[in-house]
Amino acid sequence: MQQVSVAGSTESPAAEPLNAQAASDGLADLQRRERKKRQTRHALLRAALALFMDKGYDHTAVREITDAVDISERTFFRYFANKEDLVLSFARDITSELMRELAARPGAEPPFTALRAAFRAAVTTLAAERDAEAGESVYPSIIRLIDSTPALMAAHMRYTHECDEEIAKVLAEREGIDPATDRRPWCAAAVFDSLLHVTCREWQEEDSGTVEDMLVTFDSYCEHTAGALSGHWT
Amino acid sequence: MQQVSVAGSTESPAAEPLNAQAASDGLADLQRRERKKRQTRHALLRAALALFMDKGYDHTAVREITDAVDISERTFFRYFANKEDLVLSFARDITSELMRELAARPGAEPPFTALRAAFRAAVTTLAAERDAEAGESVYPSIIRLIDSTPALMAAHMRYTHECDEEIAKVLAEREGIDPATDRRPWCAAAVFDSLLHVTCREWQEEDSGTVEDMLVTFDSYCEHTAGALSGHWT
DNA sequence: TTGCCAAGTGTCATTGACTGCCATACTCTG
DNA sequence: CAGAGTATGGCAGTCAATGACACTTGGCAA
Repeated sequence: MQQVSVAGSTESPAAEPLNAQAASDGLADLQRRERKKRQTRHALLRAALALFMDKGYDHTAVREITDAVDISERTFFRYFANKEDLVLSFARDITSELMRELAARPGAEPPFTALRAAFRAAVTTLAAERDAEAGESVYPSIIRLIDSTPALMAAHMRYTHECDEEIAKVLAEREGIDPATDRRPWCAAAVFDSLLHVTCREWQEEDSGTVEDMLVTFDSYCEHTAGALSGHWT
Repeated sequence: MQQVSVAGSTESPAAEPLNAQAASDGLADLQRRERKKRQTRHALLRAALALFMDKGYDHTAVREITDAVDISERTFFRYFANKEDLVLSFARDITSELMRELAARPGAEPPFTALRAAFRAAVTTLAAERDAEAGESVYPSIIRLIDSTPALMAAHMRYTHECDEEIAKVLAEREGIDPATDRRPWCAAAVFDSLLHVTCREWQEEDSGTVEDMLVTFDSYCEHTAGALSGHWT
């Protein structure tokens, strides 16, 4: 994810692992300017999320978010390319975690298996990550928010589709083939995120599901796919 | 596609096949009001497409489209829910053709095979359909337009995802299973349109491809999918 | 400490996509 | 032709997004 988006993606812990004392909040070792930027960004994310959950994405004006954080509307768009981008930043976090996990999977694992395992690991990691104030991971509610908001759904699907390129590249590399001529890595990536989307749809519809439920559902979709593509079903 | 969108989908020829003399333009048997609406709608589609192809979707204002047709901007939004919706109306045409063809596939055909065949038939039919003025089918350029415009790409992906529901329903019915409990029809539908999207991406990138090329590419993706999901590739 | 440069922010004006409201014009039906 | 119903236009207003420019602040070096 060598994203160079306007706002930059949420800095991963791995990005600057050198400084000692990168403890609890992880801000102590930064320059004031950088610290303030992180604070502002974080405040925006937090305020936006609260408002979105409360009144819905569509019925929340950017103005309301910036008022809550007391910055100008103009500044919002210096942190996020647009309103959707704020929400998608969480999806980017998931993706980068996914790619990290994928890189860590043993080479002996078949590609699609590795992808599934990496996904499970990434989701588990992020869902376990306690949020400072909320005390709970925000990711489950983010997923619900996206899947229940048409505009975000569209943006998210396009985003995952863009990610296919990198996933295909990594899978191809794992298997020692050329993604420019071999279509299999693209198939795997495409199927992966289409199954992801049906999973989310189903998971989000019954609002009682835990993250583990989602993973189970996802696995079920994966297991059923081969059978769904060949022959009759009865 | 029981769409009841603001503008209604482009009426299919089959929609009112009763009146005699539904000849050449197919408008003679309609009331004046209905005729005018069709004309306006058609003019909007035509003008919009021309502008989009010329200056790009993003750099074409709704105002320019309505000026070209000499109607008010307000009226545009009575024909189309929004700017994207105009382009998506073509996607809806493709979908309804797809569903028609799917319904016509013999029951002996396995579900995914039927879906692939229906897709081939639908695309072939629509691509062959000569356009009054252009003399050429507009669909290939529409697909390129969508795939090269992020906003349309997102909207289109969401749209096809919505269509999965109906596809899954039809496939389930074919096989005599319940789509509410069986995930296979959803797998098939989801994989179908994810492969469709990778196909379009590849096809659109080399701008020389014919529609037949696209179908061949799509078939190739379908053939490679089973292998891409299990085991190693080398 | 001082002072400079760059980065971050605010203000303002503007564009473009939509939406609601109401007045007007047209079409259809009896 | 009259009245009901429908299509359209005009207008005001909201909201997202962007460019231009001025101002403030943090980092750094003399």
